Amino acid sequence: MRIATWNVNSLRARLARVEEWISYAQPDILCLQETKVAETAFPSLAFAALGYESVAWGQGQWNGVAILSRVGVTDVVVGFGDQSTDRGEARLLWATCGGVRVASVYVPNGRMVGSEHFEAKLRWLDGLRRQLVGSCDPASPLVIAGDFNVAPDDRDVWDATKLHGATHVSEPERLALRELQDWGLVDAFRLHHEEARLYSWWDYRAGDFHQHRGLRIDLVLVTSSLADVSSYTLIDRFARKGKLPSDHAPVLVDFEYQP
DNA sequence: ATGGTCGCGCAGCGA
Repeated sequence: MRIATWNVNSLRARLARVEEWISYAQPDILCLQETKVAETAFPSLAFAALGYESVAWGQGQWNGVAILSRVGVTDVVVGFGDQSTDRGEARLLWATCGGVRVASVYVPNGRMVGSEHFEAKLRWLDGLRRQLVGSCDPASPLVIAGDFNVAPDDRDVWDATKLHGATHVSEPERLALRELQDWGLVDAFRLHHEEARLYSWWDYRAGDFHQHRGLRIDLVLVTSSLADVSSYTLIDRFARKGKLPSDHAPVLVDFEYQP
């Protein structure tokens, strides 16, 4: 089973590239973020033509998450699953695909460390942790994939000195990520790559991509039953090249797991 | 040379 995640920075602007990527990467499950499209305008037919069912949550314009699957989609939960009429920003979507509980996440950016947006980011991560504690089993196959907007450690940062204490690398958000992982999640990419300077996001400006100035903030976190059968992982930098790319590259992980 | 680009949607904000 191949599970992938990609912050596409507008699905409407990126649809052709996403279709192309699916066709050659052949993920079984693909989590998308920053789709910036409402459910009513979600291009389900385009993905159905490639053999994928899809579920989406979006308000248009900003945020937006989706899960595509060619191994089934059931038990969809939108957001934190509470009963409030205002479901909040479209940043979290759950589904069960081929026996794996899957979450597509778009963690709030946080803007400036110490700002109200940053505090909201920490609360959001804690809300996700509490949802895991309350309604998920760490012994079951589960994956949380998406744009976490946190670089787990300094290997994931192009210049840790320059960015020290800044958003994406500050200790409070790294701690929030570790507390999430302490529930029973492993960073699948790190099972196969210990080395530094492997990134998933590069700022559009200043030629950052070509200068290798990036961050690894797109993560695939998995429970031990999946980690134990994880065989391969790749950040597809090829998909960040060329005309009008997303500013994120897709990340994929393979598992010796039969749906 | 201390900025630099996108996407949204039509000014300027967010990332």
